[in-house]
Amino acid sequence: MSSIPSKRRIALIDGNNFYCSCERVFQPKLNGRPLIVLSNNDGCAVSRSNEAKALGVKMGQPLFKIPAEIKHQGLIALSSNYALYSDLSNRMMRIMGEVTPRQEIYSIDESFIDLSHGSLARSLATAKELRSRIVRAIGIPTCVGIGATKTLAKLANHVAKKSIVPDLDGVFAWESLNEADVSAVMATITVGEVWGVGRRLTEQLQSMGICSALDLKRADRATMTKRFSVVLARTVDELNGEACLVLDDVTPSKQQIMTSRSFGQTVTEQDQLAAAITKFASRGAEKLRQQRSVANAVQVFAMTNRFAVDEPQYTPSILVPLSIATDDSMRITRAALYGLKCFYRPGFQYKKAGVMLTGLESRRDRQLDLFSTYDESRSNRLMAAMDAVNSRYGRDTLRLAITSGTGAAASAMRRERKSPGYTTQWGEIPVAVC
DNA sequence: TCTGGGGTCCTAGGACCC
DNA sequence: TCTGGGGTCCTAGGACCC
Repeated sequence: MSSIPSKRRIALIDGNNFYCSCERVFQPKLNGRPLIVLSNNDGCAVSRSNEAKALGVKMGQPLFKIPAEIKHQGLIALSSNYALYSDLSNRMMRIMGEVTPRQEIYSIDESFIDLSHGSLARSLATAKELRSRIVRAIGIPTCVGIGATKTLAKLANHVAKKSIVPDLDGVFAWESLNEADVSAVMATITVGEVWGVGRRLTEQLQSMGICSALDLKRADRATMTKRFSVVLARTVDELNGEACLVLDDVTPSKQQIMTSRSFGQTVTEQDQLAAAITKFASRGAEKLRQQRSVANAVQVFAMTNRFAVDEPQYTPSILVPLSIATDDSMRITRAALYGLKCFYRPGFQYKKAGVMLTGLESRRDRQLDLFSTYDESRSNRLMAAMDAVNSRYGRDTLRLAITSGTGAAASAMRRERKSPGYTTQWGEIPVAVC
């Protein structure tokens, strides 16, 4: 086992005002201007430039609710372009990953990376070098926060971003302060800025007199568990430098896949909903295949406009189990449309609908499970055939043979035995899963 | 008039089983 | 009046994140 450094040093790097910065890469004339990027249907502001924040535009604020005075001060609002953002994200992540083998891509614009190795000075230098490389190569400004745990790294990133400590140059590490200064800085940060503390928790914590990050760090763990949950207790631990959240450097596959949209205009007819749901279901199946999973159930939902409080509300949802786990668009779409048929009621103004694929499992697990349904002698023959393939071609071929089904694998093996020199193209065997 | 689209984890409560 | 004790699985709902 390699030696574990006594002090973990985890860095969180993220792009500043990411979507806005992406737009500026391609339209430099937007630099210095108050800019926002809008959600789907141009509904809400989902990213704001510093200038837009200074004008008072709030995160998630609906465009139509932004006061005219602000709009008249040159505010520029752009529709979102996710293809562009994810492309720039990929490039940024690649550069981040070059610094260390241990990288967890946490969201479209942020990564945790491990900088435990070496001195603090060296880690700081690495972080600064990374920032300038990203800005040179891609044009996206970033900030880096460094701490002993993920929660501390997040909080350090906040310090860097808001320049709470002077002369940071976009990089801040808790380690560079003594204990008294750490406390002093944490005392100035409101508790709601701590990762995992949202609006609700902030209210409740404040009513208990826990108002700053420092207060939460010093809070009693047992009380937090009892009054709230183990999640908040873990946050307390993390603030105290005790790691509860590991750095996940392999991206785990999704446990559920959602595809949904708000409609620009409300719809009433079943046909219109069916058209949308068909699209969501096949898009979901596509995402499913991308991560090589199969779904055991399809959840379909629709909802009326929750903001139109005077209109009748209806938010039906139904879970349709699939008889066998699948990634097949047709099966999934059929299940989704069946769900719609069950809950559809005329006379409502539907504003949004969606399809969620749940009960996901990896395709390979499922196919291994299928063996339990085979009879023994058949199963033995298959295993013998595959052992032979395995010893000859290695594990990858075994995987291919499994996905090819019993008959195909066995007969291919027979052909090989009969005519030496004949090599099966395993990857080309048609998939014959029941 | 106009109000995003994804995800995660935890908890509580009911059904069911032995 | 009072009615076991555990376990699992499922669902709904809440809170959080970006």
